[in-house]
Amino acid sequence: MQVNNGADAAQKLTPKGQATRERILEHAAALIYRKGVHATNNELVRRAAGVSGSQLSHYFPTKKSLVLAVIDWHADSVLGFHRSERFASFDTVEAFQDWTDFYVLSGRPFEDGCSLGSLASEIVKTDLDVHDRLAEVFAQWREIFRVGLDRMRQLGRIDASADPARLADMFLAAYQGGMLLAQVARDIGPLQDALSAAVDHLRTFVTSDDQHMG
Amino acid sequence: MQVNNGADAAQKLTPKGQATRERILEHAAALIYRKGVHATNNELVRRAAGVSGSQLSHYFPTKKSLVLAVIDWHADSVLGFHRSERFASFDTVEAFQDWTDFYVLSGRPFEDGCSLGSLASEIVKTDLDVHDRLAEVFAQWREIFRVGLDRMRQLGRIDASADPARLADMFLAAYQGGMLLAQVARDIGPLQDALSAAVDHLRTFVTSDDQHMG
DNA sequence: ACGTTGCTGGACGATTTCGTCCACTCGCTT
DNA sequence: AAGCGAGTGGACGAAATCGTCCAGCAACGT
Repeated sequence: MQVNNGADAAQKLTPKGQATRERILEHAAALIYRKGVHATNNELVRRAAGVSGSQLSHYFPTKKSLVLAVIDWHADSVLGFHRSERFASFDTVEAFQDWTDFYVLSGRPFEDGCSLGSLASEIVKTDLDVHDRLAEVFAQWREIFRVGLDRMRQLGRIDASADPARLADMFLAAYQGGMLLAQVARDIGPLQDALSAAVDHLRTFVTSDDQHMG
Repeated sequence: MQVNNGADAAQKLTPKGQATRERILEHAAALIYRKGVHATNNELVRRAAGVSGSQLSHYFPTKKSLVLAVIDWHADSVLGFHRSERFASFDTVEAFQDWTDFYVLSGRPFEDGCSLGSLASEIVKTDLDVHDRLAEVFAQWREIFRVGLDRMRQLGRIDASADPARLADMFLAAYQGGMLLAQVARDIGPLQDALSAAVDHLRTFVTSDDQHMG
């Protein structure tokens, strides 16, 4: 289910080498998330991870391979987070409410945007090889929402007229767009508005049997 | 109302120089929209606009000044489009419906994303001077929606419980997020879903007096 | 007609950044 | 203990890109 990239290359590494590779990856992911892709040069990664220049070439022959690995790293993180028991498979309105609350209430994650969305926006126009990978990750993300919403509908928690696929895209778009606006405005307000409006819209489909306010 | 940048520098230019400056600007805007900021080097701009290297430095001393001017160029375009009579100040549901239809029905504008959103995502993390300019543009954009929605509420076209500011953020976020998802998926579906869901949500506030389906 | 101001052109230097190369060290196996 | 492979280190070369410099050209006013 995970994207599983770079495992082939990591198989023939000793524990020490694998640890070094992982260390590079973590620091690179943090730097790219913080400063963007093309503002993160190999010297920054080198200093942050405490490795020398040749090791980057050793574990990640080109910068593209590093970026690709970072995408998978963030993808696993984001998808894992959304698949955690915390949100109960997104099959209740409360789960979506908890999800939005998480981003709104947790201090400052909006300053750097979405780890995947920001990255996607930055490189979508340049590297076409990365395109398919990103598309797959977003498709999986959307599928998490869609499956949950579809289950809600099958269980009669929301009206049959609700379109799970459409609502899933709405949530994902509200989140991505809200993150962008919040990032630009340096204010979480737009994200909060977008997400709460999305949840409000979901509530309009809640069947009267199942209605209890959050 | 317009952002009005670079006008100071343009004032002491002859018509010929001003034409050259405008030509550079147009081609740079198109290139940046198509290929992104940091994939658009001055040689590409030079060849596209048919000017020599020194003219870029003449009219735009640094790349940042060029990007700044391009932002204003796109900002004027986007804000002007939304302020056109076409959408009647966004004070009817049909106006919002027409707005979404425009993006969904017009062939392929989603492939390169939103001219402002993509640009914002790419440089928000790098150049801090650009930050404020972008924030102002998005605030104006949001304000167009908010004023229209507020007017709708005052006219009783939508319920008093509707929050214009929140709905405005929702529309903008749905558009930006939908554009990003459509761009990554190379499919307009996500944008269509997000925008139609946003309009659907707006419809839930329509008062019974004013209800006529689109 | 002539000079000043603005416009144009190509070439150059400086900087950044990526990726490679060779030499050295560490740990494990024989 | 010796050898081999993996891991490590720093330095180097190559490429791209930005911005500057100086010289020639055009246009306008006096």
